[in-house]
Order: sequence, then structure tokens, then C-alpha cells
Amino acid sequence: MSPGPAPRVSAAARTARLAVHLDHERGVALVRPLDPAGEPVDAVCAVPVAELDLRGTRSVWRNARTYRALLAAGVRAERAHDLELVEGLLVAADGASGAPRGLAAAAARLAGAPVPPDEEREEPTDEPPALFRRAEPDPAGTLASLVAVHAAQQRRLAADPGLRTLAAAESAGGIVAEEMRAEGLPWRADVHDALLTEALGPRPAGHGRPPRLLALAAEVEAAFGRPVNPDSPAELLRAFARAGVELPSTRSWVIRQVDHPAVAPLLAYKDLARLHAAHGWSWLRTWVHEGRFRPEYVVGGVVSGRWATRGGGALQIPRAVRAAVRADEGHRLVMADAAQLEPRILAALAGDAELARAGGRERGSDLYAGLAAELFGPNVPDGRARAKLAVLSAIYGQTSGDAGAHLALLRRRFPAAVAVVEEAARAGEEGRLVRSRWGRTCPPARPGDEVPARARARGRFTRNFVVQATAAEWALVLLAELRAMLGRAGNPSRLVFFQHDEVLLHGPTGAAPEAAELVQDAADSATRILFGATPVRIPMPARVVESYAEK
DNA sequence: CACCAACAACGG
DNA sequence: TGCGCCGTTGTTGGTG
Repeated sequence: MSPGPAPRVSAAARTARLAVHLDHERGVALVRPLDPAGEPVDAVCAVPVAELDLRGTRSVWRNARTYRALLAAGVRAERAHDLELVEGLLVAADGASGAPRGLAAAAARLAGAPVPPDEEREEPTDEPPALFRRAEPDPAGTLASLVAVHAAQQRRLAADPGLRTLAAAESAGGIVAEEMRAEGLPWRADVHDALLTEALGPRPAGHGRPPRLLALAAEVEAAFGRPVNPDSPAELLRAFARAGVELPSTRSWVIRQVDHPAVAPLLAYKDLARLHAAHGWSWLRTWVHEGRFRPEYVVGGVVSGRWATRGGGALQIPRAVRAAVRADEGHRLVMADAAQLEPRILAALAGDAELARAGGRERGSDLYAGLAAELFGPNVPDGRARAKLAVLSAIYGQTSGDAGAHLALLRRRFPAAVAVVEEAARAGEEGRLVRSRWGRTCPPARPGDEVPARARARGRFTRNFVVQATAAEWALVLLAELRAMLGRAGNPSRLVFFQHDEVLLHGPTGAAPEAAELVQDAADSATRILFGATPVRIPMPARVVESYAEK
């Protein structure tokens, strides 16, 4: 293959697909225009990466690392087909969840050859992403195999409209994930540091405990009358036992019920020790650089399609440190989360008009409050809490306590919704597969899952899967729609954080109100794209704030 | 010393 | 019968 002239991608090709592979050795992008079915319509071109223009095409690439490198070179894509993400969806749909999904594996599968395991994932690194860090052996061969695997995936997807849409949404998620990482979550190290000092006392010089923890540990020891390491569950159990209190564990809610002078300082210690260990100065130094926290988002990292993250625990940012997430000078955050997403998703999935109606359609609608009135009548004490418990029990599969009675009540009022989760549970117990709205597929049963206790556990898993996976699907579309709407509006606000049903945008103050408006538009659009005509509304109220801590 | 399981706490 | 789903991260305390 000889490199062609600089690409003059035709107007027709612009509406189609462009296979993109970076030749790290030569520092160019190899691109090959494809028709919608994935067949090449033009020769391979070698383009300097910075000159690549991906607008108007769906970029076909190996995995997120390609886009990470493109972003680092200042190139943005509009739409994508991420071979690795799509292969994962297809493999799971075939009931082989967990099988290798990298390009090499996909190519081997295509050739009927033994499927090699995926390469180990790269370790997260503090270095900025290097564009040409690693030479790719035989880039032309890789591009050819990329085109072949893509064509095969297209043939599969053509036969399954749901999966085809899911593939597009998953790939869009891949784009958003890399762009959020590139953008970074604004994080004020000075605010975080002040907050730590306020809670823990001045930062210790070495790796020792900060003053406040030392003082509380001493109080615990004094209360027990002997040396105790409050970080050690085993020592705490022994200390309580010697004081005449046998405990099943040292969880906070267990300790809280004990009447002993060590309890108060111990609870305070556990609280602050958690802050110090998980989000203290060490976390700050490791994960926040130049005012940004850049976690690596792993799209589809959870079997349900939820995202995972690597590095810094981005999906567990405790409320205590959220004040450090502050907009830049002259900027604002737009903070939005979908209201009671999972029960609303269930209502739409089941076509349960009654549950949809109980959820309400107003921006401030509260499904649990509406349900409380439906189930228990108006003004029943704790009605909302009980309604919430009933719904979550139905989705999670809990049958203990009051949940059984609540479930019976739900079944009478919302038979369609309950039937969906109960059928999913039955399928799981019988070892069958269950799927999300568009066809994301749960892992197959494993040997031993027919044992009653295991079968029931799998039933709870599949019961939850159909709802959680469809909710994750909705969230993918929301992200893609919001990104597209911001782009079309020329709004400079950027997605900077995403957590299951919640987004943060960051942008100039003047752009924030419009961005906040677009959130509900994107949510409505996602609901319509995923479910078509449905009485279900998913409210996603957005607020313009300076700090993530503002509630 | 590296590795791993159990525990605990955070998030949805 | 026994019974809520999905994760990440850090510490302890054991193992080889």
C-alpha cells in the first residue's frame, strides 16, 4: 500500500464511515472511507493527524485509545463505531459475556482461528496521553483487519435494529468518556486542602495520622483502658468483647447501637479516617493536577452497561469533599440528575401507564411521593419512604421484612411493571439470558447456578439487570444527545462528569442557563429515542451552581 | 516481598 | 430455607 494524496473525502463519504487507524511509527493517521455497510469505497490515505477532519462521518476505530490520541492532537470526532465496545456487545448477545473483545480476538473469531485473550489493560498513568508513545506493528495490516471486523459487525447489526442502535450509543459513550477525561473535572486543591485541615488538623509531615485522628485514637484507647488500633476490626471486636459487648462486625451502624464510652470517639475516628485515607492529601496529590481531576472512564465496564472508572474512585466522590469541585473564574457548573430514573425506566419498559402516571410529568415530580399517595392514601406518615422501599424491593428482589407485603400491593396496582421484573427473575432462575431494551445481554448462567440458593441469587441479578441496563442505555443516549445539542447550539459548555444518572457541565457563566435548559431537552429526547411514544417523563432538573456541594 | 481475602466505607 | 442490585478503594492480616 502506498500512501495516497492528502484526503479529499467526497461528500458521499462524509455522510458515511471512515476507518481510522493511527500509524504511530510514521506519525500519520491511516484512513479509509467506507460505505454504510462497511465496504471500502476508496483507497487508504495517510494523513497528518492534526489535519484529520472527522466531521460528518462516523469514525470507525479500534478502541478509545485511538480517540484519546486524536483528542491529544486536537482532533474531535462527531460519531464513532468503537470496534472493541461493539464486539463486547455482540459477544454478550451471543451469551459469551466476558470473552475477549479486542481487535485481535474479533479478527480471530472472524477467521475461525483460536481466539487470543485480550491484552492486559494499560496501567493508569499520571503522564499526559502521548500521541506516539507506542509503535503499532504492521499498521496497514491492522487497518485491514479493522475494516474486516467492522464489516462483519455491520452484518450482525443490520439484522438487529436494537443492537445497532445500542452499538451507536455505546460508541457515543466512548467519545463522551474520552472528552470528559480530556476536559477534566475542575477541582480546587486549595479548597480541598482547607477542608481537610479544618476536619483533620494540619497535614502531618510524614505518613502519620493527622492531629485530630491521633486525638480521637487516644480517646478510644482511654475509653477501653488499653491500647487499641481503631483501624483494625479484629482488635476492636476483641476490645468490645473484653468490655462485655459481643459484636457481629465493626460496621458503623452496629457500633452506633452500643452504649460504651468508646463509641462516640470511635465513630468520629472512623468517619475522619475514611476521609483521610480515601480522599485526603495523598489522593489530592495523586489525582489532581493543574486544577483538574481526570479519571479514566471505562464505558460498559459493568455488565449492566454502567460505566466504571479507574483511578481516583471517580464514582464515589463523597459529599464531604464536593465543595472542592468549583467552576473556574467566570464559569459555572450545571448540575443535573435524573429523578427516580430506575422506576421510571421500568414504567416505560413495561408500558405501565399507571406507574407512568404516578410518576408525574412535571419537572419537580417525585415518583415516590406520587406512589405513596396511590398506595397508602394521602398524608400517611413515612409514605414516601415506604413507597420507595417497595419500588426498590421490586427492582432489587428483596422479599424480607415489609417488602413482601409491599410487593403484593405494587403487583395489584402496577401489574405490568411487576410482571416485567418477575419475568426477568424467573428467566434468570431458569438459567436463561435477559436483555435490556436494545439488547444488552446479561452474562450466562454458570455451572452450579441451578442450586436453589444460587438460582435465586441469579434471579435477583437478572431482575435488576433489565432495569439497570435499560437505565444505563437511557443515560448513554442522554449523554450523546446533550453533547450533540450543545454542539448544534454552539454552546461552549462541556460535559465534565457523569455518574449513572447525573451529569455536571462546565462552561462560561453566560452559557450556563442555556446549557441547563438543554439538559431536560436531552433527557426528553433520550426517552423518546429509547422508548418511542410513552407516557413516561423522566425529569432531569438542572441547576447552575458554582460548586458541586450546593444541594 | 508480593499477593490475596475479608472487611469497611463511599457512590449510584 | 434465606433472602436487595451494581461498582472502587483502602486497610488489615493472612499466605506463599
